[in-house]
Amino acid sequence: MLGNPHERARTMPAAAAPGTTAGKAGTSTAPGVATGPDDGAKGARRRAGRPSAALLDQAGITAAALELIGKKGYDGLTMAALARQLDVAPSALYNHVASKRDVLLLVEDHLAALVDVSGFGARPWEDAVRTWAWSYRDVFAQHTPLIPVIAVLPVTDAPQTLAMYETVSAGFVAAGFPEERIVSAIVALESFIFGSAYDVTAPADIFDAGSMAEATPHFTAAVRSLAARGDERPADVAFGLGLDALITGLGALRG
Amino acid sequence: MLGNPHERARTMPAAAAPGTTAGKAGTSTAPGVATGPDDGAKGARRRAGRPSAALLDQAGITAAALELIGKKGYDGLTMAALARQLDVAPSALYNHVASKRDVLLLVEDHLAALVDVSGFGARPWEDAVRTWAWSYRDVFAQHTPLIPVIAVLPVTDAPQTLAMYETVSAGFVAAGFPEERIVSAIVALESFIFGSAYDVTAPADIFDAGSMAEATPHFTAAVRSLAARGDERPADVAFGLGLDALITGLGALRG
DNA sequence: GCCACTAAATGAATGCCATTCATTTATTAG
DNA sequence: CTAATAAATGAATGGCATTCATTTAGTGGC
Repeated sequence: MLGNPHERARTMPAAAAPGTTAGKAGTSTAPGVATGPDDGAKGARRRAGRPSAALLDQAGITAAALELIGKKGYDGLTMAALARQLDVAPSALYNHVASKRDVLLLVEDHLAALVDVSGFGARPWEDAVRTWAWSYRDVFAQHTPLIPVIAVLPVTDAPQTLAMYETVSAGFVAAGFPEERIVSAIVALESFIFGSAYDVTAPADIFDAGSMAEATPHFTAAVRSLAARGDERPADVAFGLGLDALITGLGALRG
Repeated sequence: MLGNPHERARTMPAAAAPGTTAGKAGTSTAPGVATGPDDGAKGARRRAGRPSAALLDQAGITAAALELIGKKGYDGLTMAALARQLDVAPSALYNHVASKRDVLLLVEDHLAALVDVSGFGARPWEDAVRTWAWSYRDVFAQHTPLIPVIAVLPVTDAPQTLAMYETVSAGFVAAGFPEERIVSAIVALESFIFGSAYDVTAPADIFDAGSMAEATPHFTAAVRSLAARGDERPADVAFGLGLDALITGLGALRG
């Protein structure tokens, strides 16, 4: 699927089903999701009032959002569409989430659990970082609209994300990083990862200067000579280049 | 995708700098004195039909958008608000711009001209890159909502942005970079810059694990020990760290 | 076993948004 | 002189997130 040499990043350690953390115990069967094909069911008017068994919970909402995103992209993720997917009135969603942003948050935290941190504590630091970074980028390249959300997201609100940070931090400690540099190093890597995720989604001809080409000879030549060696995806080349530089440079901070 | 009935909007006589012509309401004197009977900011009804002197152009729209963004942020940048700022009906904007995205594009390209590329051709490569990167980050940290737009923006549509790339490319050539690595190196730097721009906007307590702190000892300790040395802004520390690593690592690619 | 309270659903607004269209008026090209 | 075009208005249009009143079902306290 991917041209880069880190496809193992794709094999997830634990495809944690959404909802393992949903605060509601009680009901043994999670509503909405695991009950097989629940789609369709059109026109089946449900009368107003509380149903005997809850139709919604955060896990189901997360799963439905992911399915919708996969099918229609983030433009298709509207509260109305989400409600429709769950065969529910739009206003019902607001009994379980405060806003659409909350939905995005649930999705984000679910995705964080898919990032491969298995290298930390098992393989050399450089190796673990490389695996983590590629997998992190690959996951969020499919979900760039979440990046503005993550970037300002208090980790308190995202337990899986926080768990990822803990594992990565532990790996940095074990590798000999001084404590007060760890967060900065992770943030630097993460910034690069988020920016690179956008890069993946860019159209191939983004750097085609078109009619202005004569006015920009150096740039145009550079673009052409990159395109000339069309083996690897440009976004992957740039990511690999930058990641190597960061790993080498940041690795030098170890005590 | 843009060759369409709105093509005229893109081939407008692109006046020099924004603000030189149709600025915001009240300061604009270009259309002559015929401000008419009710000149007041509110309810100043202009009768339908083409006015003798054009009220709008892309430069004026750009300037008004920037002022609005400065005053109300990107949430306040709506086509209606923009029209109001320019004392014009919302639909009038669409004679000069095909969509709101076009407005963001105009703003982006205006900002690209503010990025400091003066080091290239004047100072050592490392030095020039550092100046460029810090200034690039600082400009877009104030305008993070543009980042998703830039990231997929064909450079053809953004002459100032293209000009920036040309200067930077020339600097890389002069520094001895092999041609086919230049775009990748720039993209890597840019990805880091965009990601870091988001980081600037993050709330200070973003990494406060709150009640989950005991469950994440390594991460919590790292966050605390960073906060302990509270001299420099965390976002700046991380950016400086990553930038140094990238400059060193990428610089090694020179022939 | 009753009753108040709360939880979870519906369905009908609300207000904001970008965008479109018919129309009017002015300028410009042939 | 006239047809085409450019640039404005003002009135839709449809979609959007969100809120609110209402209905119904479970729950905890007595």
